[in-house]
Amino acid sequence: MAGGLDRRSDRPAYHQIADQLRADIQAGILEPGSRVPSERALIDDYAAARGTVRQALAVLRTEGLIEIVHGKGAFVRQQPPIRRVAHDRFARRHREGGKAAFLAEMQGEGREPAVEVVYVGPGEASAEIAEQLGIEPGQEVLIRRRRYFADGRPVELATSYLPWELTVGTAIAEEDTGPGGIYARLEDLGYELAEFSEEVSARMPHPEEARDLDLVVGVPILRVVRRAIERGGSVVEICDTIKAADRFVLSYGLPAG
Amino acid sequence: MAGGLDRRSDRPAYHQIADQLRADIQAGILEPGSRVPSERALIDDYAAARGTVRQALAVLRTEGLIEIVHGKGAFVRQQPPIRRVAHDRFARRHREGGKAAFLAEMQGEGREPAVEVVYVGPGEASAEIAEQLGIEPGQEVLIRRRRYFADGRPVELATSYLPWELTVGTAIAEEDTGPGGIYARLEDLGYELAEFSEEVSARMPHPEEARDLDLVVGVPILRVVRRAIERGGSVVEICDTIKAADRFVLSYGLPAG
DNA sequence: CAGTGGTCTAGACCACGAC
DNA sequence: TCGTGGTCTAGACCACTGT
Repeated sequence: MAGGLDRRSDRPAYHQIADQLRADIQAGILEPGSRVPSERALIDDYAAARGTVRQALAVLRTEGLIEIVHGKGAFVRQQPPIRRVAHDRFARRHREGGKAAFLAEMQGEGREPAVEVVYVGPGEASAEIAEQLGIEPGQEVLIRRRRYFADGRPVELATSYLPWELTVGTAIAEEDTGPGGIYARLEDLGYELAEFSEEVSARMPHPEEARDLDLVVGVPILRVVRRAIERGGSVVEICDTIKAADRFVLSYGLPAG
Repeated sequence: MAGGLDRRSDRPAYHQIADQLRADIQAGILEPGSRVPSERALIDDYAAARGTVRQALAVLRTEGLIEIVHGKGAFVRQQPPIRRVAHDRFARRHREGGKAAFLAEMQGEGREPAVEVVYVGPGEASAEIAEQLGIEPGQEVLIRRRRYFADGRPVELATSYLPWELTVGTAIAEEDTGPGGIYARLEDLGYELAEFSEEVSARMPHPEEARDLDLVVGVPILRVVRRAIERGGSVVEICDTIKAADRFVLSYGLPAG
């Protein structure tokens, strides 16, 4: 691959190797999905030690440009199909169709959605959760943890928190919450949902998150914390979600007036 | 540090070392800002080769837990103060105060904002930009690139694209766009802004982005692409921003009705 | 089996920061 | 100057993937 190191340069050898491979990727010489030269090939091309070429590959991996698979090789990362998340995804008309937001959205894109309910039951409210729900810290809340899949691959982890007394004896505390999901059930109970607010941030995943979402190294996560606010102004649910950042774009509208 | 490796374990030595350090960080034994034991100390503690302990530290660095500084050591990452970005940040009343969104928001938090104008001038519309602005690909657009600072540290890179004929001869094509920024100027020109839409995603930074934002390894970026839509429904500006993910939380409101 | 990457060692020399 | 991390080498053995 026209390899060549300038050993007198200040730029470390591993950076020079990474630079040349990165240029090949960005120029399309190495196409998405294609194999990057093997470590041994790079060792020969650049007359470098194995540790040096591995360091170069590690750079490209943490940049998210390549994915390395044991026993097979390193490959230029495909940009996986992205799910665009619309800003009206919690509008009532979607619920009235009887579908929870995630299912409706995935099916609208022709994907096969699935939900794994990890835990439904009581838990203790952390200080942060309690404050937002307007209850005392340590008080009991209903916790719903689930993992969402699209076409068989995990894409999102979600944990919801609701005041305990609000959910006791209702379908919200069941595994299957029925058509329209918990927001439909909350409205059945007379809590008219007025508004949702979301806080979006990004960071690198914790090891467990990387495992649960089947993330390759170099993919950050989007964290979205949503609060559901009923007409009286009180928060009836908080949903903390972790999304694989290489699989989502979130859309929002903002007021101008 | 109570170090101990199980050499018979399937878990690689470097993971075991990383696990123990991570646990110490999460338990607060290693406090934010404090120094992680030096490589040589870890070599002695664990009776491991230097490459092995360096691999362990690299794991924690890509997880965003530690920051390594040449000549000084490795340190537990402080969670830097986060700027919360409100969802009404483009409301007209802020502009009428004569301040551009970024300046108003930073000053509201008691921070010292600064803007570096990197480039203002003509450019060619990419296919994607052209389509959104409703013009032909390759047509001329006004490009405004700038870098935003808070308290002297870079926090955000932004590039705006506007139709060329809309801006020619106006303050929008100048370095200093005057009070209220380009949105105020657009309204002066008779384009009443009706709505903004934003698309949010996250990824690892490109090397130049990491340099321009002074990012430590292991910090992703938030990409926000905003479209400014005037009352007639046409898009008058696209603003592509890259924000350091460890310095921002974005807030949005969503309709429920 | 051969070829790939994963882990680990032991050592060398260099560059940066603090004293 | 000394202690820190940064780079690089040469080699070993292991684990996974495909033929």
